[in-house]
Amino acid sequence: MTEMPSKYSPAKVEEKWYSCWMEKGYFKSEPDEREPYTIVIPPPNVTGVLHMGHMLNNTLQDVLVRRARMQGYNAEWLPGTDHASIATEARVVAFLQKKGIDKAELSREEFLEHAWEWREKHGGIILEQLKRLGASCDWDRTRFTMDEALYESVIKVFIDFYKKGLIYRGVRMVNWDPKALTALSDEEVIHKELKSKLYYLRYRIDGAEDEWVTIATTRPETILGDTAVCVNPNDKRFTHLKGKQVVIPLLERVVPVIFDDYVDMEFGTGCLKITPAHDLNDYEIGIRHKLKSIDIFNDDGSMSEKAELYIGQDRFVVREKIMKDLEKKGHLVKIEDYVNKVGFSERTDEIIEPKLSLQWFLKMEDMAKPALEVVENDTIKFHPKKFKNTYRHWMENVRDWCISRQLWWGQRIPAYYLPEGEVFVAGTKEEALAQAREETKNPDLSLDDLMQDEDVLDTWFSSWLWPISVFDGIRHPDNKDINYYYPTNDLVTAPEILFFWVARMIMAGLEYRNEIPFKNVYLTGIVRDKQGRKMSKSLGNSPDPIELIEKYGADGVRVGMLLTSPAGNDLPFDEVLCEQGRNFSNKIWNALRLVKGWQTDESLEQPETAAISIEWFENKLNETLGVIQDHFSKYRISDALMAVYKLIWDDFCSWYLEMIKPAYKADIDPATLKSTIVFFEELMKILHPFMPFITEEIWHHLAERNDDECLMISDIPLASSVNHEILLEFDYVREVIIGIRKIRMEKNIPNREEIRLMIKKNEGEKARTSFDCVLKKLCKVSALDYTDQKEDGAVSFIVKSTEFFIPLEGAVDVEAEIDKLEAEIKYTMGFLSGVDKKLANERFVNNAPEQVVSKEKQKKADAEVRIRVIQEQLLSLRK
RNA sequence: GGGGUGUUAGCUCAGUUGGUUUAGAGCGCAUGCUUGACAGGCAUGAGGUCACUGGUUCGAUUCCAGUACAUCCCA
Repeated sequence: MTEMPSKYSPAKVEEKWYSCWMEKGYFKSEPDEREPYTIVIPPPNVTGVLHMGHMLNNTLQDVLVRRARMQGYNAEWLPGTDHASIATEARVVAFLQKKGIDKAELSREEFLEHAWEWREKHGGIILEQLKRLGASCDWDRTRFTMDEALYESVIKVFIDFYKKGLIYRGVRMVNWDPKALTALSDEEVIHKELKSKLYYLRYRIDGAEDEWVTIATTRPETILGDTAVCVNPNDKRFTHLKGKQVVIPLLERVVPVIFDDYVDMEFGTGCLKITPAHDLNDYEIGIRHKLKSIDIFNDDGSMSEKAELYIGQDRFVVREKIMKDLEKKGHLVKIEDYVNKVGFSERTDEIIEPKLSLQWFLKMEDMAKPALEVVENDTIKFHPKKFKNTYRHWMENVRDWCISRQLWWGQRIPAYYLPEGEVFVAGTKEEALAQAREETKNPDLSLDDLMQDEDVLDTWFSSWLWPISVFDGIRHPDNKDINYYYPTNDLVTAPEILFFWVARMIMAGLEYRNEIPFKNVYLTGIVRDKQGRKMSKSLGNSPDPIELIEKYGADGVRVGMLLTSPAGNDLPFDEVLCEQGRNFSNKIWNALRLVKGWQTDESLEQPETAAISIEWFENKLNETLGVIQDHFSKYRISDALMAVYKLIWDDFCSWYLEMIKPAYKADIDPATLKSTIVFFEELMKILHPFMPFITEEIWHHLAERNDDECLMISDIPLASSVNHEILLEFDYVREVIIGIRKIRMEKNIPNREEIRLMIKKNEGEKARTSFDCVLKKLCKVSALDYTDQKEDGAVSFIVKSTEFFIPLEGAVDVEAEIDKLEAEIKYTMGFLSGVDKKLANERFVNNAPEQVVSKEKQKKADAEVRIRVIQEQLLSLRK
């Protein structure tokens, strides 16, 4: 055997096994007679590079899928990316700009050519990075939301909903990005707190010389679009305004005073200006009161002709100017400092302008109901389940979904217009033409008369079909793959996109498969830095995952991510977590070095200590397997990992290996070595889903393997029955061993020096001796004797009600012994008085269940015995 | 402003339908170790009025209400 270094180095091992697994096709899946286990990856942006959120998310998915594979399921983890229309288009535009190309000068087709070129070159980075993490994805099935099959699925679904009357075109308030010149979805808008001003302005009441109402606004430039002034109907200050009209300053436009509950009487002056075209709430009030809306902005954020004043000037320049003009004309009452939240574009960081615009919408209400129902009745389970509340709240207040985007990169809306604006929705221009000819009864129409909508669909309109479209289940609803893999089992994603993605996938699944898309949704935490900030590229507070992998090994990083990330909790990332993972790898590696270093002697009989140790560990292993299974069933992945971690580090390395370890340079008996290797193999199987690389490596070191054998495709051990007696007995012995170690430390007894141990059982306690040999071995006890009298010249300690004596060469420090015992007795008496209080309470004894009362009685009895034992010892020490 | 979630050891979190433990883990911390696998280690130990105030109950970290603080979503 070649020399094994004392430090484990992961780099080569990880590369070796990943390519081995790939070569052997272990990640692949085809439908067969086995039960499937399916995960579809939450598709990352093609523009993306791996960040810590992906690391966490994909580690979890890999744990689940590897475990399922080892449990005998036909495991499919389908990877892919989405086309991220806004992000990608922005990226491509910037890329072209660097090359001196202006998007405005390109045709749509030319631009898309560049976009595809860009995506071919840069689009696969993130998937390649996932391989470094060990992700066992079925790479042959990699999908992209702009692939032909997925593109066509989106178009098909659009046409279908249009025919069902659920898609419509309408004027709505949207988040407008004046720089990118597109509407944004709500999730692409970031609200930031801004120090701004609250301007108090007075409007003259129409028909009166010197009667005014004062309004408060943060956006004085929008008064040019005002079409009413509104007060609360319960506000006594304004009852005299009923039926009155006011005059808008500068424009001298006369608008009505309206009454609406929406107005907060406490805020500002209690009197609100209404600009239906540029504020969502005003818009809704406008609808209720049938107000006109005047769109005073151009698409680029400058004033339009409808504003009448400052035409062509930017909105923020106008804010300054209009204030000067208002002040000059005596309309300014006062200015206050004010902090408010303002929406910014996630991509361009431009301030969002709420804007009325013609967009395509999908009606949500009817789809939301069944999608809520399946979560409410746990057909789909959320982990942790607290997110059910959040989900319910959203589904009960769902609004129609704006699905059009003013971009080129994406699925182009299949709507075709005649010059007069009549619209025909169809898969091809030819079909649209046929429709147009028929409906207009004009056979002379030609393809040239039709113009396709310029806009594309929201990226989520692709991703919501993802669990279906990746198996081509929209175009071919009865194909082999979709029938086999759908519904998928688990979805691992972030709570941030619970609504925008998860909810919509549920709707799409119910709509197109009449079936849920997944059974469990595991919601991860958000990875934050130590200061609690979300990790992001712009803050530069995220470590490079690939560098982390190089530093700590993929296994180490995986453990680091998993250990402190219970579902749904934020995870403040700290590199020491990865260090802990790396240290764990090293621990396992060194356990291997120990076991591999043993020589067997065929003639050796198995010692008693080894036999009982093996029996104990077998039960401990089984007990832990049950615990792990339970954790997994509740999606408590970090708890499951911690259970394996402790089983390996504490129980196997710190206890078992020490218990069976032969003396220095001595050989081991073959039976014990064999059992130990079997245990080691079992442990590697249990750990494999969490740490795939090192476990595969060690498993191959533990025995000669055939070429077609690999740990990752072996069967994971199942829990079998447990002998709890032996576990309890060992727990007791462990306490004794710890007691002896403590005394060795206190009394400075070197570890090499042998000691004698006397055991005095009290109050009829039976001696249990099966682990005495272990006790002797681990504590270097030369002689272990049972006695029924106290030992003089010995230090002692008590476990339960048994006394242990260790005779000392020198004098025993009686004072110190007494102090120790007094502390002990004080604690026990405190404990006893608590129990006594309970038992003295008649109502407790009468009302509490029998079991609870008898347990308390047992506690009382134990404590009393213990106190008696300590008192006797004190007495004998004091005499 | 409306709604959700949370507040347990220095840090990150468990605590399984109120009583098995005057609350557990990992990390960190302290002390002692050339203990022939491992200092990326071993051993031992110290840390907590379970945010606060009331209520229900024989009994509350656990259930209810209010307060404070944190955090997220929506406006």
